[in-house]
Amino acid sequence: MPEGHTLRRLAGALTEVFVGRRVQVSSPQGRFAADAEVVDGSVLVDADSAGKHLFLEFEHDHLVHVHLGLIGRFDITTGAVEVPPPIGQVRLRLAWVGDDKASYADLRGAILCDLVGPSKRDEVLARLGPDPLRGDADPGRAWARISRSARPIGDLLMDQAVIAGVGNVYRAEVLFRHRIHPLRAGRTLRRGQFQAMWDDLVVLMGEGVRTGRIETVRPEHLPEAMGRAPRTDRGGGEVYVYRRTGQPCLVCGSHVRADVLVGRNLFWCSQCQRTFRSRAVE
DNA sequence: AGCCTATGCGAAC
DNA sequence: TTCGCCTAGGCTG
Repeated sequence: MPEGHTLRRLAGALTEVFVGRRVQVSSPQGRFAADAEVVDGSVLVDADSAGKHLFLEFEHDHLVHVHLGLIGRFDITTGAVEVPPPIGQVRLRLAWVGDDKASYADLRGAILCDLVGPSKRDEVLARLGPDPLRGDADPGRAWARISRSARPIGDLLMDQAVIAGVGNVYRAEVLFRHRIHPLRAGRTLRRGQFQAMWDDLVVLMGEGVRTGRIETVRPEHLPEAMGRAPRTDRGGGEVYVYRRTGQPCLVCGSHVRADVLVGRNLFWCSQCQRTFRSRAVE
């Protein structure tokens, strides 16, 4: 679940439910108990995301810095009759009880849940690259890094200091959609290729925020258009290459390939994504 | 019921 | 470089 769109969506939902309200903050699991006590009963001023980071800002400059990591979840329930006993290891619980309904949000399995001050948020924001989900993002900062780097573009896209919020699914899919080989050095890309990928990420991730799913397949390649069975696994949307190792490419039919790059699974179509030397060719 | 894997990254070794 | 997080979905049996 957690790429940038998940955190952005979460920030929006938490804003809707809790911002402007005096919130009960607890840590049923206990690991955040001392810090939860500091902000318990204070007003949530803002909930916002940057890349894959989430900041809950309470009054008096108390911020809760959350990062879901790989297995973290932050589940929000609204319109409950009452706030139920926690299930599993709930590191952080936000709760608000109105006259006739209760809302609560449970954080589990997060890699990070810290009580911090504004300077910590500044520090995190400073080390993140531009986030395609933020209207004020400057893609030129990402291009400055990519255009000078010998590292593979597949590695650079996952580097949060280059572009914030892109994870393994969006990486694989945006490279496929632009027919760029993941191992191609960043500095061999043309500016237009980068800009097209960036613009695409803005759209794809924006859709991810709205739908809560990663859908990257163009209409002409959807199951209905091609007469294949829709995917029911993965719990996600239709994708071209992510976790489709060995299956036929939706465009050319050759087998989707997989390898490990910088410790992460990498998926691509070696037929569609062959553009290793376009700079030499142009 | 049990096993495996994962859209990530900070900390420990 | 490896481990922890300790979740949840999918698959195996």
